[in-house]
Amino acid sequence: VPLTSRQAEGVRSRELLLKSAIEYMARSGRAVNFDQIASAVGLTKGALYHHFGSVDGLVEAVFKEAVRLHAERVISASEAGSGRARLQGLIDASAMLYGSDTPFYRLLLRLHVEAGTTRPFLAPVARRVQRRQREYMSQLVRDGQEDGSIRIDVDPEAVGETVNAVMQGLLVQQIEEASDQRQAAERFGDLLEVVL
Amino acid sequence: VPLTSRQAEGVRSRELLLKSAIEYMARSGRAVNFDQIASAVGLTKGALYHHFGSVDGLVEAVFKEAVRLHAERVISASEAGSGRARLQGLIDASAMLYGSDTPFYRLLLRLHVEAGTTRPFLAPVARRVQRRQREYMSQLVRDGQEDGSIRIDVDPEAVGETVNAVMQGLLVQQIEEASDQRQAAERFGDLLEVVL
Amino acid sequence: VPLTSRQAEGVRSRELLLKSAIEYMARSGRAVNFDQIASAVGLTKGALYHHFGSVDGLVEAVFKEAVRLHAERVISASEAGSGRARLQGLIDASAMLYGSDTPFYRLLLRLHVEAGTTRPFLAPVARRVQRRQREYMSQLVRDGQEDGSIRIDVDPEAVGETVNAVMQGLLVQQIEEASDQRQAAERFGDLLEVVL
Amino acid sequence: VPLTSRQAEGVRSRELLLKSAIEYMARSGRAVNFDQIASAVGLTKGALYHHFGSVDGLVEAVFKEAVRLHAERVISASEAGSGRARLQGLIDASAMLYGSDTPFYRLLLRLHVEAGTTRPFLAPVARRVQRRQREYMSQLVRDGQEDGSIRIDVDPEAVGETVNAVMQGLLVQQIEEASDQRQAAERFGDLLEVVL
DNA sequence: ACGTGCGGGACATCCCGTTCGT
DNA sequence: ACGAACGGGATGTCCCGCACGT
Repeated sequence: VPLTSRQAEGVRSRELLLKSAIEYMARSGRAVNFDQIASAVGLTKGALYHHFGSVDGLVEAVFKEAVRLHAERVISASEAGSGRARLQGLIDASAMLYGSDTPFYRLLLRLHVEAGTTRPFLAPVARRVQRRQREYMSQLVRDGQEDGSIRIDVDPEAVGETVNAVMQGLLVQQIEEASDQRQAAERFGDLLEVVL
Repeated sequence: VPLTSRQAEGVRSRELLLKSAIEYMARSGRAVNFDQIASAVGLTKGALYHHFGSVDGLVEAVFKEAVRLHAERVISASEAGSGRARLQGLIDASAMLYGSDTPFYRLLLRLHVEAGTTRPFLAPVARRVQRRQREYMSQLVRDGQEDGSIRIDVDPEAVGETVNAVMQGLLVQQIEEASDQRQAAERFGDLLEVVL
Repeated sequence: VPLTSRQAEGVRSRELLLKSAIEYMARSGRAVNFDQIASAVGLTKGALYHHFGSVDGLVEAVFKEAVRLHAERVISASEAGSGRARLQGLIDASAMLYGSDTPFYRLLLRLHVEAGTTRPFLAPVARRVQRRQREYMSQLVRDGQEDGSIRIDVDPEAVGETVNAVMQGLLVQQIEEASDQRQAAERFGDLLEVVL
Repeated sequence: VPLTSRQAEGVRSRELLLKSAIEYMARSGRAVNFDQIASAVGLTKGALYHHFGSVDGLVEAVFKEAVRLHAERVISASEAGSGRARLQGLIDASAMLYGSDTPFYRLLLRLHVEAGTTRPFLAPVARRVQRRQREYMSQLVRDGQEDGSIRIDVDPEAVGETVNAVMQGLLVQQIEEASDQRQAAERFGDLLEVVL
């Protein structure tokens, strides 16, 4: 369906606002400030309310977009090779991402945590995401078992859950230096070798 | 050091306020409300301001106290037996604690996360705590290696870090049912058996 | 520039608020009270915050407006006649104004003093104002020298500075009765006659 | 009358507190902060309330002490020589003092102004001080007329008032550089030469 | 003579959401 | 689709003064 120029403007504005909101929240650590988020892209609060309805609406959109961005990155890092290689690739990629784009990942972690405390309306989204992540990892293990790169007798669910938990746990420890984080990820990779 | 009766009152009040603050923050998920925290123990915000100076001062005191409480519980759960038994005991106890006293542990997690975002003044405390936790777990592994309950060829640091990360990661995932959380911990325990 | 009806309202509100703030500060001697200032003209502190941003913003606007009002009055009192007559007119007018609209002039003085103590952000404005006043008076002397009403051998800067200083000094002594102030101004006028 | 050691301590404490209060008020420009003033000399609020009863009591004591200090300095600067020399000495000394110990003099000015606005209870003191200053200057003129150093036909009251006003006016103007302030005082001195 | 705990009023500030324009 | 004015609740902070001890 073709859009009128008016509508196209609207879509563009929405994108700008969403991006601005992610940057603001990642940088400031603060809650949300409609005025600042909007003025950063030359718009005003009115536009934010028009597109997202409320603070909660904006935060939810931010959450979904952030999750989407992260999934995109991680999946592309675990596309090639055997199941085992893909699992290792995912772990390495995660450690790198956490270190490189830290404010973004702090935001992602924050939103997950807030889903269980301050912003209950995010809970369903958060739960779905966590489940999907665990399942994705378990699937990698199963793929590895099928192509013979991973031992048959390990429990895919157990490994999937553990890998996911470790990834999240490393994020929590984001206070440390990026190099320490990477080292921890490597140690965990070595440990996993023994099991797989 | 002997205290005047006046000073003793003060110490008592401080304890009450701190406890009240922990309960409030754990329950509400909100930041802090001086009026409510104080009136819950029959005092006023004047007293809070007197003892903690500011919101930041109170939050830091809360953080330290929460960390202390958690450490107390966890250590008492890993006192008896071989190094291996103590490590397993710690994992079991953590899973139980996370499931049983959830609001408290959500608070603890929240403060760790906020140390990297909203409340930078908590960062030094958080770093110290994380390091101590990892070292404690590594020490358990080393103890196990000495008493023969854990294989010599595993890396104590790697295991310590992983166990710590998994524990925190489970918390982030906010797996809804406590039973599921316990199951995840068990699966991880089984996995660890292979390594140790 | 054409204004929307909405914007016109805003300009009107800003003026009302500024006027209300001047009256409040002049009368009360107190700092500022957003609630009272706003409600006096049927608005709320939200509007004040919208138009002036903060207390400092409001105070600065008040200062500038007060200075403008005073300049307007004084200049109109020294428009006609020879340079000498205009200088005398200015002195007489000042003494009268200080006595008649006392609360307003106490406010003006207060703001000048606070510019050097409590409110450093007013300092640049205050300095500019003082310089302009001194220059204006010096110019009157020079005008008088050109039209022959004032002796050539007096230093315009010296006279300008002195007249300005005396005017301010009289204001500081605002504790005295208005009649005493007027008498002091007259005495100074007589003294000046000798010099000019 | 001999003092017990207990009483002597009290006197000493009072002096320390008063000095601390002057320094605090001069430096901070803020109103008064009992806690900080007291702790700066190793005492607490209790001592301040004991010695001065209230904020107003302390401020009044500060005002009187500041006035006393200033008078001491100024009088010692106008002790020697003819009446005319003493008057000139006083003007020079004032200009120097205003430039050298500015925070102190800003405080003195502030208190004079507040006597007419925020702190009416200072008004009687302020009025007495102003009168005494004018009379002191007029007396210098009369002394000069008696010893022949000043012309008979000038009005002592007019000159006294003017000199006093100019001194205070210079302070209000907060001319930034001390050198400029001194220059202004010199110009005024030259102007006065013509009259005297 | 002085320390100390604490109550409590006052107030700026923040910021969300609505309304009315255009 | 968006801009601008504005209302209004919530809350941290400041800081004075009292009451009680020693």
